[in-house]
Amino acid sequence: MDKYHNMGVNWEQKTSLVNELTQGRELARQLQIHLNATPTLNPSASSQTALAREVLIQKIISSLEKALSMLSSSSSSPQIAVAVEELHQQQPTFTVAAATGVVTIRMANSPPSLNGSPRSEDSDDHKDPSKKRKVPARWTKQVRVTSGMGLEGPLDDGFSWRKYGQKDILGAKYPRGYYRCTHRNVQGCLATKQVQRSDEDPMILEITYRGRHTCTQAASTTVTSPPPKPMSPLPEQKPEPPKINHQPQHNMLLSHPEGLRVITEGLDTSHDRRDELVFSSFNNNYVGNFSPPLTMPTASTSGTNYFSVLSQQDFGGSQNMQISAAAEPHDIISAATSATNSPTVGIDFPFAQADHQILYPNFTFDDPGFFP
DNA sequence: GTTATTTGACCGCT
DNA sequence: AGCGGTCAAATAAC
Repeated sequence: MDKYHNMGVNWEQKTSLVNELTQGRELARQLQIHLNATPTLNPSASSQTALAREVLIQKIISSLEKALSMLSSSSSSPQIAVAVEELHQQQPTFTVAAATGVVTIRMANSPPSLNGSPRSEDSDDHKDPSKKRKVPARWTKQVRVTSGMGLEGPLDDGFSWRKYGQKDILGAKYPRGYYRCTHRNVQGCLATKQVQRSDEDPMILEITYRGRHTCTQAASTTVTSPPPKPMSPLPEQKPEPPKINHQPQHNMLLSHPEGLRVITEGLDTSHDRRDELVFSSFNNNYVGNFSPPLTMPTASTSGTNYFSVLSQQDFGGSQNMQISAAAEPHDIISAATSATNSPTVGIDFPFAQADHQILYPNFTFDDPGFFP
């Protein structure tokens, strides 16, 4: 309980939050039922359900918006603000996530040890709270990729990255790749990310982002131009032969992507507060419109590069988006999305708009992919 | 030619 | 001293 204390959220607020989230969850469930009940029936029925879905979606969004706004306003603490901000950045990612499966966002200071990754990346934990360092916000997401896809499916997160290093990490089976925004020099964008394959499940890439992009993503050819060969061929790794030869044409979706999770880590000391947002997806019908040639970290350096991740494209309409929110002790919100109509990477995630409007009025959607 | 990646060296922090 | 992170020269790709 004192954790909320630290969050700057009092009990009353928490209750309201829980209520909102719970409501959202319920609505999401209803929506889920809707979705499951109507596979692809006759047109007349579908139009009706579509309407019903729309309503549910609106309610869900509204509910989540409230919850978020409560969070943002109640939290005088910068950590929350930052965390929420990071969530915003994730938005575009959510879309991608929808394709894969699950996105988990966690704001916490706890190291992502999920993969069995032994070391904590940041020892903020036991650090002296008084001297908090101004570390750029950092969040991690785990992306599950399937080998079936394109070989190198660079994971396109909407930004163009340039690799500047690779390191073998103690205790980790695979090396960690370091990437920075390509426009660092030109625009001074300090965003960076680290990509590391999970020891246990090589299909999972743990991507840690740091700092936010200040660049105009315009440069990101990845996002804007879907042309066949912009520039991201994959640097074939030399050593390891890709286990999958049969390259599935594009970065098509993984057949059953299991999940992708984003974990945002608040930077602050102690307390194992972690709020998770889990977006689970269903089977989205991918409408294939892909676009992006991804620029992923071919996690290759390590040796294999047979990963590919889905790109962000959209699926059917914004109709099937499902969100369920659960206010658990940890505040877990699970939602599935598959929305969006925009072919381009843009921000499709419903929350995106809401959030930005609430918290970042001046945030511009100009950038196609604010984030992976 | 330019631009990106590779990789060992270097640096700062613990 | 060991480690993670970054730099930068060499190399590769375009």
